[in-house]
Amino acid sequence: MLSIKGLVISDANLMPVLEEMGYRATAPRKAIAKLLEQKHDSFTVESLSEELPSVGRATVYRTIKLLLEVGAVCKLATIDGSQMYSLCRVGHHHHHSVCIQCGAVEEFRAAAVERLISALSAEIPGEVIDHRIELYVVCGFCPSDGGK
Amino acid sequence: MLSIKGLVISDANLMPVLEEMGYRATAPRKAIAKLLEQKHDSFTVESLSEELPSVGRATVYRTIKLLLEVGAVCKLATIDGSQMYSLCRVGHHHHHSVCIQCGAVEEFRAAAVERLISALSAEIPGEVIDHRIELYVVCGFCPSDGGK
DNA sequence: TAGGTACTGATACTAAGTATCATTAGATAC
DNA sequence: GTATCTAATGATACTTAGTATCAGTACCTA
Repeated sequence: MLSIKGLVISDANLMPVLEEMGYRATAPRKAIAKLLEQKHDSFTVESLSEELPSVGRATVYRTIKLLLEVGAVCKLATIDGSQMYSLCRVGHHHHHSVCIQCGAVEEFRAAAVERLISALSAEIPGEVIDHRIELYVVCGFCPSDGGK
Repeated sequence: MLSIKGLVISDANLMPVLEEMGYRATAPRKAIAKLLEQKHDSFTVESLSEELPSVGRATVYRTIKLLLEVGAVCKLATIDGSQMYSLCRVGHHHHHSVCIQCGAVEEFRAAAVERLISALSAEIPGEVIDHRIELYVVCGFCPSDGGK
């Protein structure tokens, strides 16, 4: 469990979120939720599906799509531009740092980011609606590339 | 032609870039380069391929891949997380603002962005290697959504 | 203008994700 | 506890994005 500048990032509890939205608590969804809650790194839906051979591939995709809509899972871009997913432990607007070696994802919020976006809005033609920021890091548990 | 804080964004000239890298100036590459140079919005390789029926689909993909490697084209994420491409008019490190209505892409550099990244580096566990910032805007030529 | 080879286009393939549809299983009512 | 309605499932086929293969073509240089 990680805290940046006073923000505590708590463990996720996915099934109740889905149930509150009116979705049924089915066995496949519970299995997916349980697996996701243990994950601290980014993943692809395909890899998730392989880890859950008892659940149909289409159901894994459907459930991840639901969790995306509900805001419990985020889609993020890796350094090479491909797509990955990650569990959102904070409910509100945030950004990600992704370890380029192990795929570990941390979420962060920083007032400075939002101030920057406001400042850029003034310089950029048109109205800024949304933004996306990803930091690519070598996390504390991975060796920074000494062989290079 | 656009200028943000004194940085002039010039028109691209793709074929010479490829030739300097030792790639041959073939007819299909010239056709792709010519089409791209006229584009001011983001595009998919598939759409490009449709606009160039005389060029094989594989060749369009191969050429875009080359231009990506050379840095003449960037891959960027749309607001919904899907991938698009855009011509890079500035050679060096920059970010994009993408119009969510017409797909027009503007490039920008801002010292404030790089200062922010440095500041975040200090707060975030691990070593920051790279970053990605995309702004989603409604550009000056599109009506901001009054019907909403 | 001949020749080596980088490049092309057709095709088949992989990977990521969606649509369809008959069947199954949660939730609620009885 | 059982019936029932309907959301959800899984199998399958499909779409979209991108890559691999390979015989044939067309650049470039000598």
